[in-house]
Order: sequence, then structure tokens, then C-alpha cells
Amino acid sequence: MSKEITSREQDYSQWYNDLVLKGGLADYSAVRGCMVIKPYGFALWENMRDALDKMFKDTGHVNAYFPLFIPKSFLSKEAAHVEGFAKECAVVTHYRLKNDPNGGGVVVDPEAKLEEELIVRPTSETIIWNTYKDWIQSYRDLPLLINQWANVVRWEMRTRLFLRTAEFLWQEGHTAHATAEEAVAETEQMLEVYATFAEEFMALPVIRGVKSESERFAGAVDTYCIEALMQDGKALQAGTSHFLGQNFAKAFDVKFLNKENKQEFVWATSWGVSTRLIGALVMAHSDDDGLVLPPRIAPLQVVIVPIYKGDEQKAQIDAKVKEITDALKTLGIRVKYDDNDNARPGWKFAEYELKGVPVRIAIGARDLQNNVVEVARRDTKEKSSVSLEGIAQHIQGLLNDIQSNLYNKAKAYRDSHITKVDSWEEFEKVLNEKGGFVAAHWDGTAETEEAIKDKTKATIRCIPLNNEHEDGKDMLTRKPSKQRVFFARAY
RNA sequence: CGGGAGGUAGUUCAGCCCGGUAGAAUACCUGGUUUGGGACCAGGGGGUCGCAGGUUCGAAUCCUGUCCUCCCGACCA
Repeated sequence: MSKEITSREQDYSQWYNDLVLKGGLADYSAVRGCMVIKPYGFALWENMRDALDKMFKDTGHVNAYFPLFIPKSFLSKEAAHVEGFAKECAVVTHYRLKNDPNGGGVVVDPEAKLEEELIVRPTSETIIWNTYKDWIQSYRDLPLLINQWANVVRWEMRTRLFLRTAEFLWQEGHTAHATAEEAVAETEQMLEVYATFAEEFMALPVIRGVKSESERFAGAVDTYCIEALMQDGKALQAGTSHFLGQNFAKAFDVKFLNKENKQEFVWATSWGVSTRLIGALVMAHSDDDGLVLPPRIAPLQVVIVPIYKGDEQKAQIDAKVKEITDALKTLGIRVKYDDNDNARPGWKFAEYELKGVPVRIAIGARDLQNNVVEVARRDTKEKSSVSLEGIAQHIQGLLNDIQSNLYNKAKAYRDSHITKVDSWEEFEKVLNEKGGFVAAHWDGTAETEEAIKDKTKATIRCIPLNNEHEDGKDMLTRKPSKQRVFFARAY
């Protein structure tokens, strides 16, 4: 079987698909637009999930679970919300099958039509706010800080492994607050949690920003986001945090009695990241030899491959490897000893590179004699001979090194692909020839934004949070502008 | 939902134009030799050719319909 990865230069889509499939993360499934996340991919997701979950809990949140099905009437209570999601909803209309009177199979039983259709949640704001209505009476019930880990379904026209699937796994936080200030602070805090996670765990530098009105979440007052840059120069929205104002409180009539004994609508936020992050990870760090996973979230951090002739050598190597793995495990390092005799060393080397394992240790008779092992790092492909003395500490240091190297490399690439542009000609040239983020003046209107999108496929990714104010002119309309915004072609 | 390509062994694909016993590589199983970058030899198992109709003595091959997948658009995290 061909295990070669399509080169990035040849075809970026194929390169990406190869990485996901041959790296063992996921597979296509029998269901349109849905994918199977394989054990290796799921282990990666679990590591990401656990790290995020801890950060949520450290900021005072708790987990709960709400139903998969949403009554159709709930979805339509918030006008902008239903309009945003209506086109991509899966709908349950019946609750029973029966034997096909005309043949061997089964058919939907027309007798079993639901009185009210159920929507498979595309997101859970509505069902959650319908519940919050019963949970919130007084300012003493606030803030309500709840997260749920769940699957959602959005019936997209065109899907891509991890980046856009019909069903995906995510977490969605839904909080309720007594004041707008507090809700905005929560929105910003969670954006920062996401940014920190992306940068420290995924080694993925991100731009923190606010969406323009047309890119805003359906039903939000403000949408904050983190935007990452992929190796092909396209941007990827990696996480969002929404300030919902009182929109959902009003739609679901969620009021509380404040300290002055007055009824008031509560203030809301919601925030989420999904398995899309795995797609971001793949596109940001991998190379033509396979995946490159950051050590902090890699399912396997170290793999040990023995090289031997005969049982006697194998036994000696086994004993030495036992010492090494014990020492590594003591330091909390995820290590696997692959002494499967069916595959030869060269095959294993290639296989673990494909899977992006950060560090590989090879140990053979030659090494035993010299009291060393061969250590290879996935990010740079460098190999070195390392003394067994203090090997575990050395590996730990190396993992940290790889983590920061990946981040620095991605950041250097990202920073060199932020281009300031003042004219339309330049704008198109940079988009077509260089890619990345283009910092340009925009007159602030949705019409201009739309016109730019039509002409170039580039969208406003965000207005950076730490943006400097600077007078200028819109590159297309020449109308005045107070600041630059970030444009890019995006996934 | 438009345009393109495709669905044949676990996988990647050939065979189709021009109808006539189902093929290759690889993976898998058995035995042996191997093992420092995807080993080799010998033997073996495995496919209602996406599905449903039609044409025909005969269909993987021709016709019609249908489902699914990938790529490019539009839509979106």
C-alpha cells in the first residue's frame, strides 16, 4: 500500500486528507459528511478536551448535559438565531419504522408523525435558555457558569475531515450574568482561555479579535474569535466567544430580581471550540512525511523501537527499555515500547513519523555496548546519540524544546504573513501571491465587506483586540477609516 | 445545490471504448530466512464488480434510474 503523503506543493487538499487518513486520525464513514474518529485521533481529542476542561473549571465553570433534540418552536424564538441556522438543520419528523408492505426493508411509519418536529441541535442556546428560565429567579442564582461537551449537527453542503463535518464534537459554554459588564468580562476571559490553550498546548499562535457584523454569530451582540494561519496561507477560525447581550434572555423570558427588587433580563455569553481544532493542528505543523503533533497533547510522546538479532539481544534490550520507560513514566511522559516482531525497524520509523510522535528512541546491540540510545525528534528530523545516564530528563527537556520550537516556527511563519496594504492592487497581489493576513483599512460597511469578498474571496477575519488606531482610507472605496482590519482567505 | 471525476479483493487501482471463466500490486494467513530507514523466498485464503431496473443466448463492460464518495464553486465552525 502506498503510504506516501502528497506533497504540499502538489495539492494542498490532498496533502491534508492524506495526513488525516494515513496519520490514523479519522476515516470517512458510511454517512454523508460524517467521519469516524479513530482511536488515535480520539486520544488526541481527549488530551485537548482534558486540558480545556481543566481550564474551564479553573475559571469557575461546571459541566452539565442538555438534550440532543430541540423542539422546532424553540429555535425560532430568537429571530437572528433561527435565520442563521435554519438552512443547515437536520429534522426529526417521525418516531417509528415499520416493515415495508411492498418489500423486505423497513419504511417510516406515516402514522408515527411527530406533532412538533425536533431539530437535531446545531448549537444549544435555545434548549439551554429554555432551561435557564426555570433556574434563575434572583441575583443570587447568578452567575450561572455551565459548559457542556457534546456533539452537534450542521448539515453542510460540502464537508472536509475535521474542518467541516456534518456532525462534530465540541464544547459549548453558556453563562448567565447580572450585568452586561460581567458578561463581557466573561466573553473576554473565555477568549483568552482559548488563545492560551491554542498557543501553549497546540503550539498554534492565534490572533485575538472581534468579528465584523456580517461574520457575527446568529443572535450575538459581539463575537470574539481566535484566528490561526495555516501553511497554505489561509486563515482558520479556531474558536469563538460570544457576548449575547439580553437577546436570548428576552426570547426565552429569563428575568431575575436584582438587589433593588426589580425584574431584569439576564446577560448571556456562549463560547465553543470543536474538533476543528484537530484540523488546525494538522494544517499548521505537519510536513510531507506526515503529522507533527505538539508534545503537550500528542497521544504518544515517545516511541521506543528495538533493533535486534535473536532472542538473547532482544532480552537485553527489553531489560534496558524497561528502565527507560519506568523513568519516563515517573516523569509523566506518555511512552510506548513497540517490540512488535512483525514489523521491521524501518517500517516503524516511517509509521510513527506519519503519526507525528514527537520523539523516537531506537535502541540496538550497538547502543547497549556504548550505553547510549539513538534519539530522533519529529519536528526537525534530527537524530543524535544520547547517553542512558539521565535519559529521562533529557527526553523531558527535548519534549519542551519541540513544543516551543513548533510554536516559534508557526509564529515566525504567521508573523511574516501579516502584510500591511494600502491600495487595492497591492491587496489583490498579496492575497494571490503570498497569502496570509492582510492588514488593510476598511470603511466599516457591510456593503464594502461584501464587495471585497465577491472580488477576492477574502473575508474580514477579525478586528484585532489590541489594534492601533490609525487614520486611513478604505482601499476599495477610499472612504475614511480609523483602523486596519485583518482580511484573509479562510477555511 | 451547480460543474468535474469516481464507486471492481482489507487498501490503491487495471479491466469497460470494442459484452464471452474476476485481474495486479499491496495488505492478510502458513512456514522459513531476516531485522540500524517502509525485507525476502515458497505456499495459501479473500470480490453477489455501489444498488435497482432494462437490452442480450450471455453484462463489471451497453442503456435508464438511484445512492454514495472525492475535487472545484455557492453556504458555513
